[in-house]
Amino acid sequence: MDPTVQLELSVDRGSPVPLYFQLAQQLESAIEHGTLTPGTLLGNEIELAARLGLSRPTVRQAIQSLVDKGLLVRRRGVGTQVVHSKVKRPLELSSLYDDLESAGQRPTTSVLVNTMVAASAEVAAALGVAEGGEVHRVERLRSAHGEPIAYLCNYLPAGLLDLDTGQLEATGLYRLMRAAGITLHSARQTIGARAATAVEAERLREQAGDPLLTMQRVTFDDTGRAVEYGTHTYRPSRYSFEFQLLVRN
Amino acid sequence: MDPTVQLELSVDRGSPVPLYFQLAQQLESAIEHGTLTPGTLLGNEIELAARLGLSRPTVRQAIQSLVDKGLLVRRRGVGTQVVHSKVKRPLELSSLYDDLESAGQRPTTSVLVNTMVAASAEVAAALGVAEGGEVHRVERLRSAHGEPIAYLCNYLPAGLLDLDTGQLEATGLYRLMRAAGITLHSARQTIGARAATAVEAERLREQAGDPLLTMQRVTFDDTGRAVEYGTHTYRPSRYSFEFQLLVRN
DNA sequence: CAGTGGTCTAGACCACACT
DNA sequence: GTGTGGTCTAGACCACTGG
Repeated sequence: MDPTVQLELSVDRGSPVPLYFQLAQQLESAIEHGTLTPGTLLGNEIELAARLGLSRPTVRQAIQSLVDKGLLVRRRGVGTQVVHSKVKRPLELSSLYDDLESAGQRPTTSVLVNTMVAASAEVAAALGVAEGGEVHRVERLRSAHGEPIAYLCNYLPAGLLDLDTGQLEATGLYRLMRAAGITLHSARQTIGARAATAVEAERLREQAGDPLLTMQRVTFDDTGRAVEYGTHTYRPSRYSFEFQLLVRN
Repeated sequence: MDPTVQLELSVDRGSPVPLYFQLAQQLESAIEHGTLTPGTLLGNEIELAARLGLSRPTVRQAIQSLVDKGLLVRRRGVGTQVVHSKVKRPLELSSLYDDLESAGQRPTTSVLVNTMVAASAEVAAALGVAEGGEVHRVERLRSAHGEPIAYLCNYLPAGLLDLDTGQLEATGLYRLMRAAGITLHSARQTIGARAATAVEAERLREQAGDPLLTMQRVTFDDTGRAVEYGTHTYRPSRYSFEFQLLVRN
């Protein structure tokens, strides 16, 4: 029957948090905690607005934000209901460091190289800087439980950020960039595979010719500047890319 | 200086296409065609609304949809401007068939297996059906220019769809599902790598032990049912996953 | 300070799904 | 037909940015 459910909802008009956001948070946590079970109908927007003392557009804005997150589905003539399947990670710009940490793996990082170099043609093209101009070059080996997981080589435009080796070993590159006031906007990624060279194999304690998972990425900030270019190699036995994505209908 | 630009815009109130959508389309194509160059300020929403004879919320809805697509950036107190970097594919639920076709590769598909089988524990768990219950099993080899690119093995719940071998060879699985009225909603994907077994190597004209790119995926429709489970292997020399993604800020 | 986007209201009419 | 979400209007006040 998919019954519609009465839910305790309230908003605080004195709070600086937007009303639609307060409502969205309450609905989201109700879904998270199982108070709103999958398939439940949310009840019509008009009545919900009246119950909360809000206008309909405000209620719609709250609901829409959860639809965008994939937690709710709207059907005209039917109603709004909670999605059955559990959506966990709608695919963020994944940070290996954060991935490992949230998996309880306590990652460790050793910085192998942290210098300025002249940009090669490949790096210059990716970052949109002049070929031969100076860029940061950082090479890191990331491990967990004493086993190497990935070899990360990154290039950053000069003058964007202080790259302190100690900080690089204590956290991820993305956190440093955000902390420096850089607003990440989008990234272009390529994921592939290839056989390990002898040098790569030694770094990751594999054999030459063994399969490696590879990823190249260029990250842009909200002004459109390229702020990072990275070429990474992963041990496929220790890491794979896992994510949930939503279909644009 | 980032000048704001006068643009020819108009809406047709007789059209069944929503006004905000008409406006969004015109702005998007202006960005696409370079009429609106990166960094251009769009001009304030009030004036834009007045010029088009629309209300401000309608104009905002149009602009917001392009912000969500990553084409525009809004800054309070500043304005709305066109993003510098080119956002091409905001990462859809990628269909290998469509990917290859849009790359001008004219993919061909040969269906190797198309039968009903009893669900293994793995398949049953992925699709949420009873272990041992009947499910479709489809195995396909996809090629371009006479070279194999990927080996695709998919499982689908019984009774969801007619799986005609001829149609499977003429188009992609996702198109068939959409055509059958299934609304795709989300998918959970895992991308990894491993060495090819002898059997896999022969299918893809590689050598045993060569690296393969692998992908497993479970796709859900908007009611939360799992509608497809696939395990795919790709020749890394012929295919890699490439996509652009947006940061949720 | 002036200008921008961010939020919010209280209505209205329409298109579609179900019975 | 009835009820739902989809779209739209014409205002309003606030918060933040910049000069």
